[in-house]
Amino acid sequence: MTTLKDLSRHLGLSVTQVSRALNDHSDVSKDTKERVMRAAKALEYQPNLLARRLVTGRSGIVGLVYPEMPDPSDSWYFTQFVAGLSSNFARLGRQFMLHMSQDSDHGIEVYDSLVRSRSIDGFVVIIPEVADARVDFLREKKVPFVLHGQTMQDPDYPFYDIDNIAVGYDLTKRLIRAGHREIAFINGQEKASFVQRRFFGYARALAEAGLKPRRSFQVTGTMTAELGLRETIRMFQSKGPHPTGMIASNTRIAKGIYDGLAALGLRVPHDVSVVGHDDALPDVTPDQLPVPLTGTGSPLIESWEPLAKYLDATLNGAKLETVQEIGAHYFYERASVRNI
Amino acid sequence: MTTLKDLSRHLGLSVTQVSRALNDHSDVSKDTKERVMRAAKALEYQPNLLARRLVTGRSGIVGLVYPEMPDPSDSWYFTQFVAGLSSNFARLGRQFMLHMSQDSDHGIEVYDSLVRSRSIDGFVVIIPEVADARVDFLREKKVPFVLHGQTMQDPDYPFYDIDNIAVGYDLTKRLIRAGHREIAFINGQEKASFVQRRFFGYARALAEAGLKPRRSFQVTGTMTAELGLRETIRMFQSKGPHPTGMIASNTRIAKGIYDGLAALGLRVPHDVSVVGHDDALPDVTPDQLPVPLTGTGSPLIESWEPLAKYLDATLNGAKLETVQEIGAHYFYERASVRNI
DNA sequence: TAACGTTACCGAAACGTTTCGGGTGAACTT
DNA sequence: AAGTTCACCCGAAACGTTTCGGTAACGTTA
Repeated sequence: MTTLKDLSRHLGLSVTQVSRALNDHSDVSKDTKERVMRAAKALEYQPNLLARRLVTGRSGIVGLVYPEMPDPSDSWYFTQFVAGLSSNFARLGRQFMLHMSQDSDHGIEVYDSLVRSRSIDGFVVIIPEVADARVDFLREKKVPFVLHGQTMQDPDYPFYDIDNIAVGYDLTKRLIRAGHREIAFINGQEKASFVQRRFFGYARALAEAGLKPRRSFQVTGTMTAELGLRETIRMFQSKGPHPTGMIASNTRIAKGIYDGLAALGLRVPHDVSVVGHDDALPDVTPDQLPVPLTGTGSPLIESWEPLAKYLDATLNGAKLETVQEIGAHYFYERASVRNI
Repeated sequence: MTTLKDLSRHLGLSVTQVSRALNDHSDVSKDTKERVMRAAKALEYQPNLLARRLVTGRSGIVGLVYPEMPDPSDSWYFTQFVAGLSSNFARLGRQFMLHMSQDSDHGIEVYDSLVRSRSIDGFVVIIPEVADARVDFLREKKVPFVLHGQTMQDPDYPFYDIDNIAVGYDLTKRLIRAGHREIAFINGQEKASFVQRRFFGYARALAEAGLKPRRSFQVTGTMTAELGLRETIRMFQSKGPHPTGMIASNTRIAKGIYDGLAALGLRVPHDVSVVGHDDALPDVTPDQLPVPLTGTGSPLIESWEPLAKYLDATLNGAKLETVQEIGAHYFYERASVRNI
């Protein structure tokens, strides 16, 4: 294994100059730089990262702490996320560490330990909660990270997100425009930030139309078909007004809603209109559903690249404004909404 | 950030003794060890891994180079594998790096670069081919690794595998016992080691029964339902003898075979018997199929733990015999075989 | 001519550990 | 009483890089 010292001996230069030549510093003559480069190639020099890391104090490694063991229904999300991040980081010349949270890790402990042992330079943090302990911790300790999403406060950290308030607003507005007045929203986990943001947009659209949100029309839970099915049945079996329009926070929930309505003998969109958001995961696509689903869409897959890019840029000292982005979302008109 | 030097000053001991105390060396008094431990806890000392790594020459990091971007059908396999390995390594106190092969990585280059930059101590290698360049390279360079599977030679490296020769043998034998003489085998990628091993067991069982293997009855390809379907149709539409018993190398292929037979108007097991191997992945389970599938089974999920354990042990200098294992497989009698 | 920049280079320190090769005193052996 | 063993400790080197501060030569400016 050739080291800098070997190179310097071989070239009759000081170790200093060799190092500076390889790192393209300014006070090395063009001539020497070339000589050094050639010698490095010839002797198959590869810098010992361990040594470099010690002196620079940075490992060059970025990490993702995945909060729990994924179950089969999350498997495509997990795969996309992990594989996507990893390959983007590889392209940027960074190494990617994956740490699955253990039962023994209480919250932020893993982050603390990884940071204090100097193993990791920065993190990708996903699925932020409304008040997220990880974000608070990393901000306080001034550890670089990029967030997939936002917490509820004004973000003073790098992130990539879509405008979930607008998503909630657009979906609701579409139903209102079709004449609906009783609109239910089956959303994700209550503590998740995007869920509250979508509710916020929903409330705003209702308010603009002079409609009052009903407590029983806003439900939260894990985003599965089962949730959609169960809550749909519940809503139509309870007394009091029934929804004529329903919003699903993803296509799995939408599928559950369709199943529930079918079980109740109600047709989409004749009896009930349905809209939803599509993450463009292949397990349930909006066109596959019995009635193609109208609504917003934004491919999750488009988030890995900016996330990796922004974390890398942050570690390289980029300005905050250049590493924050609200990605686009679109509206697709299909066949699941009827004017009343 | 407290360092060893801080501790030593604080305790009136040499850095040497503090280091040795923390690493539980023999020539430190029980008393001092305790004092040191207490002080370390009090001052929240956490060793700087970068420094430790430089002097020991080892990073403590293990890696998996995933050969290609997984597509949706592999997503559960990928998830299980990556999440399983990562959490097992976390439990063992090791950090886990995931590197997705880029187009620009030609074969073993990634391994070479990761090893030479001293970033990684050892690898988990998956999906071995009959003659595997990665294995050859790592063996030659004496880089520790553990293989999920085996190459075709006698393994002189750590591995975890199931007895794929026996799997091929058991499946074939079951059909032979039921009186079948024309037995087809739809297997995986030709270059994969396990595929050849299963064919080997198949050939042996046929030979023992005095049967000749037919070339056209042995097919290889990517293990999807599509392969099973296509090849089934092909076999029954060609002239010459048709199989009465069929072997599927996994449940996805079996599903394709079922679909193909149904399309041809053939019933399982009345017209054609089918057996197959089940990796216990949740996408297609043997009980879910129209006729529950008889055959071998061995949960893939049971491999992460030994793989992580054996790589860790290898890095800690374990003897070869203690880090090689042929895991169990079982035979499940269900309903897809009929005696003739 | 003196002062000043510029260019190209170098020695030595630093990063925080581990470990090698000792050293000291007390207890035990002969 | 001298030698040997043992338990405990320490200074300094080493790992391979980056970087701080300095220097010498040379041309430019006032």
